[in-house]
Amino acid sequence: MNATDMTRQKIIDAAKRRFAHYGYGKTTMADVAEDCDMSPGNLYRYFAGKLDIAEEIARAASIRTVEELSEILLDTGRSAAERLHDFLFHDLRETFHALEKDPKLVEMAQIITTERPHFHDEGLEREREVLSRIVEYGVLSGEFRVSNAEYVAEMIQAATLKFSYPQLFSSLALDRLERELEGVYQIITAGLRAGVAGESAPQNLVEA
Amino acid sequence: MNATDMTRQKIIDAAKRRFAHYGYGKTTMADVAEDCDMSPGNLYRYFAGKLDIAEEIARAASIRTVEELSEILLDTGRSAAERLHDFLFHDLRETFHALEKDPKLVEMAQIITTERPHFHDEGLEREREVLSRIVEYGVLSGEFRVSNAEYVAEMIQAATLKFSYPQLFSSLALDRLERELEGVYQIITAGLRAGVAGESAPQNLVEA
DNA sequence: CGATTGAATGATCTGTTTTTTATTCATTGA
DNA sequence: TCAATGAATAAAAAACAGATCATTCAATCG
Repeated sequence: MNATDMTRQKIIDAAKRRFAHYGYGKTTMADVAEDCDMSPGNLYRYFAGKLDIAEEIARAASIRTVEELSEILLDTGRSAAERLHDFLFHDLRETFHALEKDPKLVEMAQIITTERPHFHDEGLEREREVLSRIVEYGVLSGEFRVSNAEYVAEMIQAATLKFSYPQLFSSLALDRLERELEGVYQIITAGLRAGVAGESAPQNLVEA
Repeated sequence: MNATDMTRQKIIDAAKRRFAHYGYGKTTMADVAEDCDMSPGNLYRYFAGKLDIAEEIARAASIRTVEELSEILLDTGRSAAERLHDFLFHDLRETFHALEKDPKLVEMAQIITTERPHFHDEGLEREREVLSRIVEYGVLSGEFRVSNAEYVAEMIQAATLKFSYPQLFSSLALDRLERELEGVYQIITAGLRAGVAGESAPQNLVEA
């Protein structure tokens, strides 16, 4: 890690402490610069802007989450269905606990999601890679009958979207969310075991 | 319908035209009163307030949607799986087209959802009743192996939430949404055919 | 001479004032 | 005497002025 990288990391660390404590809006570039013993103008040699610093922090958190999710793939003692369960519940519990532990960082992540749409897509894609490998493992082990793991992973993400968005469940208790996720998980798992076709055009069954 | 009901309907009709054209915020109670040939104060003999008029309009639209969805139950020529497909796609297409045809009424409905949380829960419950009967029909016909139709209907709603919230898909094209919904529908249907347990406590599989 | 500063600039935010509007109610009319 | 009015009142929204802050860059420093 060269001097530039070290300075960038120093800025990220300072900004993260400020964002976590005061929130994104209440933190100024002057605050962050002061914490780093540099002038506000100098921050712009290392980052394009304030949003870019926040995006970097959010992306690191997203990557760490996916690294944790990836560990599910290493547990040889668990079936594909159990791994899928571990994945979905870990995702839910992590998001829920983040809301309790670092509400201001969650708020910052939501600002980035709104201002930088591609950031969110990237995060979904990272998680989908892990999900896809869980589904592939299920196909290999004979548990799931699926012809396109990547596509099915995308469908699972669409079906469990409710449990990934803090703003969609902030008014619900964790045990209620877990009950709902368990029910959705049961249907998904039963469907994967029974066999799901690959991607196909939507059937215009309505027009008769 | 007595005189009071007729006056209420007149107010609703006038307000709806205004809300559809100018939006909820840009419409004043004075505007609506004028359209009804009455004074602003008189509106309060028929409705508690402006939000209540808007809630009534949104509720009527929700009821009409559910009435349309209920017609799916009458088509004796279609299987339970086909009816479920009809239900989910009708819901998506209606929501999507409402965004195009009456964006300001959709915006009004979103204001009501925010200001009157119970309104949204009522709407979900109405749709769930239809969904539940479709699932029951599937159980009766032998297509679905489900022990608690009401519970499964709730899970299907959770799994398809993405396709009911305009703000969650307004940036996506209808054909892309239909492709995703088709995929989620295939997994759900396969799961229901294969058999889904009833409501149970979430398994703490993670803690090992 | 390249790295850094910190004031200048343009954009955004905040607090105050003004205007508008939802709601109420004393008065009037049918 | 009850239904309705429309001005009054309270609340909310909009406009405005000043303050704040993200970002830029001419000048300075190491």
